[in-house]
Amino acid sequence: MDAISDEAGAKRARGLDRAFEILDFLRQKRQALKPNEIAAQIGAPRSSVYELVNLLLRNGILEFSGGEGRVYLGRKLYFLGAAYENHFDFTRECEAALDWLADETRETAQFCMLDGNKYTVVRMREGARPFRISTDIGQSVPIPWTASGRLLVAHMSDEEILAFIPPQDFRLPDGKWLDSAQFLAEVRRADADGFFTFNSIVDSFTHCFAVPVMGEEGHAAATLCLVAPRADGLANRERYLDCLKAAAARLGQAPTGAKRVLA
Amino acid sequence: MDAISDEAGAKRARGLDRAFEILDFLRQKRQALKPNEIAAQIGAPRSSVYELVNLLLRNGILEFSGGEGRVYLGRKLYFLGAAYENHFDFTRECEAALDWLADETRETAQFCMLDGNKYTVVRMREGARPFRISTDIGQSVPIPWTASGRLLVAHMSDEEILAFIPPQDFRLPDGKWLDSAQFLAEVRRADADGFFTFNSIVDSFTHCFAVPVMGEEGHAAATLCLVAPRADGLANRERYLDCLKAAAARLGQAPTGAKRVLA
DNA sequence: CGTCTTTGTCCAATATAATGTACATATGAT
DNA sequence: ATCATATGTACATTATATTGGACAAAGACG
Repeated sequence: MDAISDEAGAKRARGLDRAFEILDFLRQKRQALKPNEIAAQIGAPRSSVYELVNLLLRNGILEFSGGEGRVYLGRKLYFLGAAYENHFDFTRECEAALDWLADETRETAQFCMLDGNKYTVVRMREGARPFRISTDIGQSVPIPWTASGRLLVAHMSDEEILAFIPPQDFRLPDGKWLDSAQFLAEVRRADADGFFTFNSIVDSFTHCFAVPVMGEEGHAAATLCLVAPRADGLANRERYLDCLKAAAARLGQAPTGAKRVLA
Repeated sequence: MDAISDEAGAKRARGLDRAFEILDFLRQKRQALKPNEIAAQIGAPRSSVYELVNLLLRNGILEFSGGEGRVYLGRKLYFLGAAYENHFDFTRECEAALDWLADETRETAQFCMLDGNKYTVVRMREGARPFRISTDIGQSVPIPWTASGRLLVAHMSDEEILAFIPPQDFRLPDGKWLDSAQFLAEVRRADADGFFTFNSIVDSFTHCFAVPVMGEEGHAAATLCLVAPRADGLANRERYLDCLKAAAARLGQAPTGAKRVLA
C-alpha cells in the first residue's frame, strides 16, 4: 500500500509493519472491517492478519466494533494520541488561532500537517460562506495537490522531495500530470516567500493561502491555510496573508518541553 | 509489565508487544526518553529496543523530541487516536455532558474509562470549589481505588474480575489491603443499583459518585463521576445522583433490552 | 441437493527477528 | 592518565514469527 515499504519480490513482511499497515488501512476506510476483508484488501496473507488482529485486540489497539467480528481502531490508540497531543500541546493554541482566523476573514481556516508522505487537515474552522469548502479532516491527500504541500517539504533537497513523494501523487485529480520541476520551483519560491498561494488544483473555484508554522527543528512543522472563493481571495490577498502570518507567528516556535502547571 | 503477559521464564518477547510496551511506557512517563533509558527502565535488551525504536520512528509512531536522540510518541498516533475518537464520537456529547454536570452541581465532573486493566480519567471539568480535587487526565489508577472501578468491571464474573485486576492493585494508597471479597460485593451492588458512591479511598475529604455510561456491548463502556467535598456530597446525594443519571442516559447507548440501568 | 464463497482455525516449514555480546565513542570522576 | 558509566552500532546465533495451505463450518444460490 505505502509506496515506501514493500516492493516487487514476495518477501515476508515484518509483523510491526503489517500491524501499522492494518491500522492505517482502517483509518483510511473509516469503518470497522472483518479480518478477512482487511487481508484481502491490503493483500496480506489471511493467517498473518488473523494473528496480528488478535494480538492487537489483546493490546487494546484494536476493538471489536460493528458486530460480525469486525474490528476497528481501539481505545489505546486514543489514549496514546491524547498523550501526543498533550505533550506537543499545539491543540489549544491551534484552536484559538483558527477561531481568530475564521473570525477575521470569514473564510475556511485549516491547520495542516504531513502524515507520512501525505498531506492531511488536522483541524478546521468552516468559513461563513453560504457554500462549504472543505476537505474532510484526517483524509490523506497527495502533497502536490495542496498549497501547504509546497511549504511542508521545503526543508528537503530536491532529491529528497522526489524520493519522498510517491510519483503517482503528481497526477492531479483531473488526470493531468504536474511537472515535478515546476513543483520543485514552487517549493523553493514558497520557502523564500514564507507563504504560498494558488488557485486550487482540486476544484475550480477557490484560491488557497498557506503559511508555515515553524517547529522546533527549524522548519515548517505544520501550516495554516485559508480557502477562499477566487474573486474574494484575490481581492483580500494582502490582508489574508497578513492574518495568516500573524497567526502562524504566534503559534510557531513554542518552547520545547514547556509544561505548564496550572494553579 | 502487564500482569497479563510475560512472567517468570526469560522468554523472548514478541516485537509487537515490546513495541506497545515502549509506547505505554512513554505515555506513562509523559516525556521524551533515550532508547537506552527506555531499555533500562522496562528491562528489555538494549539492542531490541534500538531496533524497535528505529522501526517505530520510520513509521511515524515515534518521533525525535527533546534532542539528544530522545524519542516520544509520534504524530501517527495522534491521527489514529483522532480516527478512533471520530468513529465512536463520544467526545462532543461527552463535553456537553461534563459542562452540564459541572454547571449543575459546581463539583468536579469526570468522564472515565478503562485503559487495559487500569482506570483512567479521559475528560474532566473542574468544579467551582476553592480547592482543586483532581486526578490528572490520562494517568492510570488501580481499579479498586475508584468508585467508577466498581461499575467498569461489573459485566465480568468474579473469577474474571480477579484475573483481570492485578493483585497488587488491591493495595490502597495508605498501604492497607482491600479485601477482594468486599470489592466483589461492592461491584455487584453497584451493578444492581446502577451507581456507586463512597468516601474516596485516595484522599480523606471527598465523596465520589459514579454512574455507568452504557456502550454498544450492553455494559458500562465508561462512567460519569462527580467528586465533591464529603459534607457537600452527602447533603446533595440524591440530586447529584439524579444529575449523573440524566447525563449518562443521554450519553449512553439506547438500552437494547438485555441489561437496563434502573432509574 | 450440490457448489461456490466467505469466514475462521490449525499446523508445519523456514525465513528472520530478538537477543547477547563485542566494539566504538564520549563524558565525567578520581 | 585511568577507570567507570552512558550511549549507540554491528553482527552471529537461534528461537520463533510469518506464511501457505489444509480443514471445516456456515451461508448463498441455483
